[in-house]
Amino acid sequence: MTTIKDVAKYAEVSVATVSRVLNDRGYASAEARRRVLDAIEKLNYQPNSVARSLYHKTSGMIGLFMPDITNPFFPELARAVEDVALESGYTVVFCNTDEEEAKEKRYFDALKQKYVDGIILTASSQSASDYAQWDMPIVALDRVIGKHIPTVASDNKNGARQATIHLAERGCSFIAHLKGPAGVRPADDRAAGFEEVIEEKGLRSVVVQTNFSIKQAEKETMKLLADHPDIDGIFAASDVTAAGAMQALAQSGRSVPGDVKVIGFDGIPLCNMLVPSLTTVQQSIYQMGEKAAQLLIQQIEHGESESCEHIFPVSLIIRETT
Amino acid sequence: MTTIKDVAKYAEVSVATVSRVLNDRGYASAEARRRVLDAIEKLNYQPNSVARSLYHKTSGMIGLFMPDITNPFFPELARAVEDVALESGYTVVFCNTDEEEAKEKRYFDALKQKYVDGIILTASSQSASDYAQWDMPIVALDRVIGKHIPTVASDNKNGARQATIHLAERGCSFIAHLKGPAGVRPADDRAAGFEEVIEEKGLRSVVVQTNFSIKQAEKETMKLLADHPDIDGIFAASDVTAAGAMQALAQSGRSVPGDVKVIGFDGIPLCNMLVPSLTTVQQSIYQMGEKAAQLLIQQIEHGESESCEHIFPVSLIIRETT
DNA sequence: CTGAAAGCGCTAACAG
DNA sequence: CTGTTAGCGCTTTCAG
Repeated sequence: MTTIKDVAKYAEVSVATVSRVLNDRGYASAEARRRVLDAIEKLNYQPNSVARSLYHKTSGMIGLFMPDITNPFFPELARAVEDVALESGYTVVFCNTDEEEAKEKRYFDALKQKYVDGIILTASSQSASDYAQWDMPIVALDRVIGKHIPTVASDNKNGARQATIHLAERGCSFIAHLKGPAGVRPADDRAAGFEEVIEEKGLRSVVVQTNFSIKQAEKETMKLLADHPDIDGIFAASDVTAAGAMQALAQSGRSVPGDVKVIGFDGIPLCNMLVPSLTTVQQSIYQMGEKAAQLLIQQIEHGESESCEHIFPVSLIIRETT
Repeated sequence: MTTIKDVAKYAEVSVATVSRVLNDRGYASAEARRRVLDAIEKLNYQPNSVARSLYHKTSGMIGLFMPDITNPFFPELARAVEDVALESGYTVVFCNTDEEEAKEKRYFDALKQKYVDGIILTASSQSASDYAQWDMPIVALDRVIGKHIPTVASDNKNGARQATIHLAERGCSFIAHLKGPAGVRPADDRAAGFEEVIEEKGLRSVVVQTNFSIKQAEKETMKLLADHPDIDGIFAASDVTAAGAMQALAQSGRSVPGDVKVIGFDGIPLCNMLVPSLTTVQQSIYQMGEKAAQLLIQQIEHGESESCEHIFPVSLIIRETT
């Protein structure tokens, strides 16, 4: 490995001078600059960022915490974050937390010791207060975790309202909501929006809880259909959950949208692959990821921590299941 | 931030002693050890890994290069890598390369400057020779990139053979293959397996190239069906491609598996969400990711670079499309 | 304009 | 058993 010393020697200047031209800071005669640049070229020198980190206490890395990249909602988010990070010269460290605080904490400690510059957090809201003490630039993505932390999220409640209204307009009078995991903020907001509309319109309804996994959604739906054979609409808290519901519907011999209408939430590519294609509430996934990364980098570089909430609008995409 | 110096002062010993008990290396009296441990506890000290990196020239990080996490084949692979990395105390840096050598190179340089310990590479095979010069522990995942580099991959050719034979046994006599991108090794191997069986059995066939995107697969299939209306079987190079084909089939009013039978490749969760559910050649995705990470870490820690190929068997999963 | 030197936090000889 | 010290590679005062 060639170091700054080698370059200095080759260019016949001091390391200080090399450092100066390297960072374009301070003075350096044209002559010295030329020689240094030449040496760098000749020796194929690349500055060592670990040494830089040690001095500056920054690393050019950001942590990306998500529950599970295997959940089809997250890859696009991750991709967006990575794209803007790369563009700004950051590198992203990838952390699957499985919604476990222990894992989160463990990663956080590890990253902090590496001088990671900031973290994008898609976390469970439970430990909200803790994050404030993390003392590191953070932006919350998809889930709100406290008003003191900048947040990027969708207008989940309104999306749920739109979905429920849509089902009602399509003639559904007994609507089931497959709710997401308890304690996960978006799931709660969607459920709240659902309840609101149900109440406003005086419809019959039933809510069951799922965990966003397709298998469990299928199982729960089977049970639901057994208990309430006259359900004619299902609002699923995610597209994957909706897919599970559709399988149960098919198994129980019901037609979609004939017997039961189904609407999902998220707007992942899966919607278009299903037959019939899935009506859903579309989130601006990529844009949210971008925004979160931009906010974080801005916070890192300019220390702006205006703890704002960026709520992205959501749009109803009507397809065949309704 | 509390440093080793603070701990030393608090414990009334030298930094050397602190370092010794920290790393459990060299001698330290019980008394000294106790005092240091106590100080660490009291001061909530956490060693700074950047400083350690600078000395040891290692970072406890591994790079994960994949074309695009948004392709549903990759999240599970990424997850597996991350799981074993975490378990072994490594942290993974996440790099989407879009199959672009420029991006690969750029990431590689950035990571090298950070003393990244090794790289798991799902790369295009074009630049095979270059990687050897990267001078860093590497393992290739999913794609073979040279015999000097340890590799983890599926038995693509054999899988393709099984798929094609299966189609033939189901009575198909004119089979189309939706081939993956040119120059991507697994795509080529699958095409080769396909051709072999076609030849052996003397079947009619046609091959068209796609890029693993669903939209394009749909378009290509439409064209294909127009040119060859009597196709009765489709072997798609990936499950996503198969999904695209199924959409085209539906659009053109053909029934699956009645008019045309379809088989995919990969075994991603999507298969079970489609209606009819997709017959496919199942890869051991998670296991491959695990294996790759294990090999890499072993190579990093024990310098074993037996450039072996680990080829995972593949299994035919028969579902409704055939 | 330039170089010597201190130091970022930690490790590892090397003398005690 | 323990402390002193010299780096790891880079940046930044601070005297020239």
